Amino acid sequence: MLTKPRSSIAIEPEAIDGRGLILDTAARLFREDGYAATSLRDIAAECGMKAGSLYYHFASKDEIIGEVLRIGVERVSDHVRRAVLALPPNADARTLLHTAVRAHLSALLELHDYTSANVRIFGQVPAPVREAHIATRDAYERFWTELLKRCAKQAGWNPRRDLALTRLFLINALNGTLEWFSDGRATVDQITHELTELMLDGLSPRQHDSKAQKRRVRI
Amino acid sequence: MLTKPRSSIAIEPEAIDGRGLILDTAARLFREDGYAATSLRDIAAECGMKAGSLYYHFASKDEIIGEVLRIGVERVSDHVRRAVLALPPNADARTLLHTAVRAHLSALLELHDYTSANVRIFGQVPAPVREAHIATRDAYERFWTELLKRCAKQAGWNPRRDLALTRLFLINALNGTLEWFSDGRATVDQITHELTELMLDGLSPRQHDSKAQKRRVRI
DNA sequence: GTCTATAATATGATAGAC
DNA sequence: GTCTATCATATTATAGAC
Repeated sequence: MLTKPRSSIAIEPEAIDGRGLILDTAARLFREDGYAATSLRDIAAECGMKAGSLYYHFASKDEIIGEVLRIGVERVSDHVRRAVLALPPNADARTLLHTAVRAHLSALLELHDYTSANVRIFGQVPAPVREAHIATRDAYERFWTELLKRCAKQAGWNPRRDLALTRLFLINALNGTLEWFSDGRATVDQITHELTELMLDGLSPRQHDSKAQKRRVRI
Repeated sequence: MLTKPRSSIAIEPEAIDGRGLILDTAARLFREDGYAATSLRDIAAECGMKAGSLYYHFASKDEIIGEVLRIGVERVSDHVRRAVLALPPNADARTLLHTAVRAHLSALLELHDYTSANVRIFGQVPAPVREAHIATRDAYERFWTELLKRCAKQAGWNPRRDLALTRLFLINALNGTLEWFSDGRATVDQITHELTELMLDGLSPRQHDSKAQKRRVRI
């Protein structure tokens, strides 16, 4: 048996046993190559196994992919919730949003193959698998709904904005980074800063914003 | 030979001949089922043909998918450019952005199976096909880069914003609508309005914006 | 827990008749 | 331009030895 294959973007902490190794490997390959292009033989080979051996641990390919999808949401959800909970209870909306955006991007782009696999292959998996997974995704999206509500209340956000559509735009912008992040266009911190500022302040010039004016002169 | 199968979301204008019928059908099936789940037998059957007959018109599945991708960008690009060109030369930034967003969403969600197929399957096709198509996508993205520059100049947009990242966030938010639009959450006009306003004004309360204050009281 | 061997099926592609 | 028939290959999944 080979040692655990290193993730190309981060080290997954567990995966000592067969089942964990298979899942780690599947997540990495699904992220890299997509769902259909990753066969059970590919996964087994990377684990130093033969394809038939996978069926001792899982009943089907769909069971493997279902687990990868579930863990992907679990990882990013835990990471973002923990980051937000670590803030002081009276944190302002800008800090809350910045922290959540930073944590989501970090899980997606730096930490977890499971999360990037989820985003990458969600639209490719067989409909029954996708439908069974939707409830898990919904739970994480509800966290964002509550976060945006908290921010809107704390900072008195423009009540004309539709927070449900805003959440969809934001999550699509966040997950979309997976498609172009590797081009080296920006760091996670730069993306976090730019997206947070854009969401909060928009593109229009800020009226009577003397602070922004002063900052600009200094650069 | 069957008559042209109706698109489920719109009528594609051409497709009288065999080649056009095959492409129309392929675009629709790719959009509905994804790349790997759509076999040449499926496409042929929907055209009232047998799989072998496709090879009179195309050399391979990759050639079909390459054409579908190309036409998808061509359609949305033509539609958006035409809409923007129809505006008066001195149109303000809000009108420019609103018009381009509206046209892109309309092509993606209402008009063209080719465009929605492109967005849906781009991440699924074999790497050589994807790489050969990138230049076509880049050309359309350059249009958006120029549009945002024009807007920034016209309206004096906040110079602290990074327009390259802004374009990526915006296009990801636009294309991401494909995943949830059918849930009936909002109309194309509502999505257009909300995304445009969010991009321009952001979530924060507008300082000294008496107009917004007055509107709010009225609701 | 992993192996070998294989069943059952589906796919992209080709050859040649009509 | 479309058909039938078929090749070569790949896939998920199972059965039984070790």
